[in-house]
Amino acid sequence: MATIKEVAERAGVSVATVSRVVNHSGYVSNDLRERVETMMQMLDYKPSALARSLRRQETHTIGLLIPQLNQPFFSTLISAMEKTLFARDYRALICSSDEDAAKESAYIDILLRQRVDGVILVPTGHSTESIKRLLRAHIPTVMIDRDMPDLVVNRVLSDNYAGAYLGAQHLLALGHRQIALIGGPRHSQVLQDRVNGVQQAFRDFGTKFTPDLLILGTSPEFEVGYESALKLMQRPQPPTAIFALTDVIAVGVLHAAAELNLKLPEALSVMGFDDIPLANYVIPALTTIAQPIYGMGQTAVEILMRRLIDADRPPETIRLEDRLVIRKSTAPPPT
Amino acid sequence: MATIKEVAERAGVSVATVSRVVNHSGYVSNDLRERVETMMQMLDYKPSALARSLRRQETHTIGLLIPQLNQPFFSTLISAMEKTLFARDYRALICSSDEDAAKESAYIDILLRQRVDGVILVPTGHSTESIKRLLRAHIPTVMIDRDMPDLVVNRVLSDNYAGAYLGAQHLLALGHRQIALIGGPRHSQVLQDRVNGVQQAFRDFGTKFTPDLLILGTSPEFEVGYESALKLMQRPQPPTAIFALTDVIAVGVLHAAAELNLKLPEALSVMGFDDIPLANYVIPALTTIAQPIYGMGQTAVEILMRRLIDADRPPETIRLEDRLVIRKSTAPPPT
DNA sequence: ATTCGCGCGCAAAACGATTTATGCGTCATA
DNA sequence: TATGACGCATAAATCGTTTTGCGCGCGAAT
Repeated sequence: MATIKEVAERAGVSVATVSRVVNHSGYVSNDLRERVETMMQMLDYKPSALARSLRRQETHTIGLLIPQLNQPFFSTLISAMEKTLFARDYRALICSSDEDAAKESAYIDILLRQRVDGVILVPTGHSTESIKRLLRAHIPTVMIDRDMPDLVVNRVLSDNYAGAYLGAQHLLALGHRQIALIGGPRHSQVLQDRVNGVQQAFRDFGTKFTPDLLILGTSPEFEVGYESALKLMQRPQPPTAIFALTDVIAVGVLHAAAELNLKLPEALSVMGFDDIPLANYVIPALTTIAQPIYGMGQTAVEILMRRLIDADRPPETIRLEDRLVIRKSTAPPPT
Repeated sequence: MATIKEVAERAGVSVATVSRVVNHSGYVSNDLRERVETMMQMLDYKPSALARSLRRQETHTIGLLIPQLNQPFFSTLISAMEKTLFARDYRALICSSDEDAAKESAYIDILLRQRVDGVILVPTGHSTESIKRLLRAHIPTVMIDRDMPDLVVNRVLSDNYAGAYLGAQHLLALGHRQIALIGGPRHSQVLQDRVNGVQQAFRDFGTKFTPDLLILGTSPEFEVGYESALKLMQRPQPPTAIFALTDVIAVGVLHAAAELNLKLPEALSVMGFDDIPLANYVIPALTTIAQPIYGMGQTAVEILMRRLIDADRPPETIRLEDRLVIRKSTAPPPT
């Protein structure tokens, strides 16, 4: 690949002049500019981002550190961030921690070495240690979706507590009292907030939430939903509604219900959480708590960009609102 | 961030020695090694990948250029490639072309400037021009999923023709003759291969495939499936089976069928293509043609790695087999 | 006729690593 | 006592840019 030096030599100018042309900076006569530009074309010259980054001390690259890449919630988030970054002329280095603290830590080291300009991450939540390394190195960082309360850092969160409250309220208002909760292997704090929101709604309705209605699984989310729902519905006193704490879990629940020949939503109400694109297309269409996934990704990038421009900007926390989206999977309980 | 020079000065050695310690290359006495290592710890020294890449003329970074990031097929593919790359100590720069030739071209330029060691891409298929730029620059490249026949390049494909043949054969063997095909906005060549496979199966069964049973949509896949199925089933002679050319489309079809109160699979058989994780959890569980998605990602990386080691390696094309996975969404036609 | 300012271009010093060539003791061998 | 050989460490060149400081020539002002 041609270098700036070759271009300069063959155009009969100095490398500095070529650099000026490339960056549209400083003065350069039309005559020389043209000579340089045609020579760049001829040689297929592409400036080395490496050399430029080394010199400028900035890479225009952001690290995206995400627990899983093939989950609808995360892939939508990634898609949103990529689009926003591209529009701002930044690139994305993609890193999957696989919910594993060691891999997360390894990737943080890599990002440090790569001298990324910033990091957006959904922490595994297993440890703050590696994230602290990031902060000590003064890398602008935005945490998204999951919180780690004792860190001083930018955050973009959705209001899981309020969202779950909304969901539970909807079910309670429909008349349900036997409402089971199914949570997946995802980060415990998010889960906890949602459980808390549900419990508060129960309290506000003057009803008691019994712990035997809360099921937490460890297998992948589809399976958790499927297996838990199967067990739940075989109890002597099966619930009249299931609040799945993610949409993917809800899909598993729907599948179990179909297998048991339950007519939805009459025999069982199912509520999800997230509002992934699929939610509108399962059968029946899923009533769910919509997180503004795309907006979360966009906002995270924007906060990071602001921080990149103004290094002294104090960390901010943005908590986006969740909405109740009523579709076809919820109804009053059977009488 | 500390530099190698600072480490060298404070450890009282030359930068070359520090470099030796970092890379475990050449001779360095235990005494000095320890002095250097403790100093690296103290200063939180992380070697700059930028400087190293500039000097070594390799970045250990691969560009992943994909049409969409939030489609199950692609996100599974990305996940597979990330895992394989991480295991080999390579990083992934993620690029979404959004099925747009201009963005694809822009990203290829970026990857060239970033001096990535290689590129794995699913071409939009709108133009070969930008990909040719990649090849002219001698960047090791692997094309995946979609073919562009006139390029001399590594490929990892699945046998869409044979897969579609298998699917049609299954439906025909069940007794279906009115089999509709629904194709989405995805790349035309893949689509065409699948259509051809189906037509061949029809011929081999001595049946005629009529073009009015082929529907091609442009909206997102869920919608294409939903809307096309709705129209299809309102015809005077509705099909007894629908072969959706991707699983996501099939989900849309299932949704439409449910809305029309069709009992599946008795009233209508539905077949998908891809075997995304979701396929097993829709209702009824989707009979589909399984592409080895994970294997395709893995294979693409492996081919690239071989090419990285041996620059003269001739391009190879690997065509992985598709399998028929029979679940619950297909049955003999109503009599 | 100086001097100043300005438009334009160049040389050279960074940036932070790797790697080659070289130097300097020390020990064994002729 | 030379003479290598060897072990260890260093200085300096290099990768491909950006950017600072400097210089040159020319027209205008004093």
